[in-house]
Amino acid sequence: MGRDRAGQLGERMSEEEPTPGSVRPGGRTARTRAAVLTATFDELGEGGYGELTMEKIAQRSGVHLATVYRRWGSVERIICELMIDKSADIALPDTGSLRADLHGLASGIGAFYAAPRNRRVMEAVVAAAVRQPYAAEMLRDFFRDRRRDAAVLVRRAIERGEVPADTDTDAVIAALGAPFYYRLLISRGPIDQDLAETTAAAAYEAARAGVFRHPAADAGER
Amino acid sequence: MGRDRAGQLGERMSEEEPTPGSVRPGGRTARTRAAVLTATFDELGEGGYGELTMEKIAQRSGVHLATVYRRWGSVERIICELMIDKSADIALPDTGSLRADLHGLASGIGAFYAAPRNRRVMEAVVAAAVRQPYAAEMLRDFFRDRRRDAAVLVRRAIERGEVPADTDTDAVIAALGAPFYYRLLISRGPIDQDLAETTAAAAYEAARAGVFRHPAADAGER
DNA sequence: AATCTAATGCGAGCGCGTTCGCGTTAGATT
DNA sequence: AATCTAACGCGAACGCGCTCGCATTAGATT
Repeated sequence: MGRDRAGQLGERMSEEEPTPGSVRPGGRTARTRAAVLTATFDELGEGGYGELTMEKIAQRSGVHLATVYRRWGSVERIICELMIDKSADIALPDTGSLRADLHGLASGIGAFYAAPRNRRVMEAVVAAAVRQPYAAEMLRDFFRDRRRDAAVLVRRAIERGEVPADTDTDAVIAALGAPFYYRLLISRGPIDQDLAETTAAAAYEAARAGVFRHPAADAGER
Repeated sequence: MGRDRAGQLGERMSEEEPTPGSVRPGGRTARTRAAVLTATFDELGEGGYGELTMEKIAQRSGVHLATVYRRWGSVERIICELMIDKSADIALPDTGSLRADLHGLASGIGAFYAAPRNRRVMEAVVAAAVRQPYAAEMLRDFFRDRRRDAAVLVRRAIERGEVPADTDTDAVIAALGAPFYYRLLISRGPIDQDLAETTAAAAYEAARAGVFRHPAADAGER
């Protein structure tokens, strides 16, 4: 439970000693990184976050335990890095209609989380975010960026006149994503095509009805 | 990480030794229970789940560390018990219209999670569920029961003809709850009245549009 | 090819969370 | 009121996660 490391180590605060692996990112460093991430992904697929240990990761990857600790410091950091690696798989559709776009995006999310390993990774990241502030910040920023990317679907729909001009694009995307994480973390049921279709349709109908219009607030959206 | 305790302790498997506190639930036992739960709630309010320790709970409550371990075994178990205690505060409205009912319920949920302590408790339970199977089961069953209770709102709306007769009542309630947990766990922003209103309106419009109708499936809803 | 040093391998050691055995207390029963 | 025992208080000890200092390796530089 990393409490005030800087206070104990002394030189960290003055010289800002770089993390091992950041000066020479290529060659052996890249290999160990790949080995550790792969091992973590496989380990998560078998046992889940509760069973995951730094020692198991070290053993499966063939990388020494001390090295894993030096480069990442905790399982949570490894998992965060793993999520960023894996999450590039969900594509943004561009069909010409908001209904189809939302369906496509929801299908993509649904297909992603249909894989138990991806599910476990996201579960682990959320759990890590609850325990460690830096993981929470990472998770929040990551999803903020992804929603920002996906907001283009709604912006195009606004231009087409499908939804009101003052629709909160971020709110629509958040409404599209929310049910997946509810299923993933709360009701803990299967994530299937049914959920994707229902979710997409619900977000679409609500957006068309003008539910997500800005509440006449300030321009704090940037 | 409770791995096969029964195998190590021997007598646990044959005689099924009861948990301390279950034979004489009154008197001193009830006091220590209250002290531990209150201490955990206060500790969560200050530091969050990451800072929470059995020893801190023991110290703040005045109950000995060994006693806390004997009765609960882990912080996760304490937190689960705490959630069940605290969650009885959200009431189910009955106004005569689905729109107002959903607004009322959403406001209740929103007000509940506007309190940082309640937020922390739910965060902790979700994180615990990721790590320990029994917590996951507890969380899932708890929300299943709560959704079942809340489903009466939708059932009344069906009787009034506000939504299609084959509307999946559980899906409507899940859609109403999901955005709160997305905000709570993923985007990690404030849970305010805006969110409650938007969420209620979105669920209402989608339900009215027939988004949540059963997909002509079996009667597996029980 | 020789040199330099970042990154890793290695094992010892510390600290903290957790458990266990025994004595004590308090609430229930007669 | 006397007795019984569930539940609690107490401290020692175990085990595991984590860190640290030094030796070794490999990739980059000249």
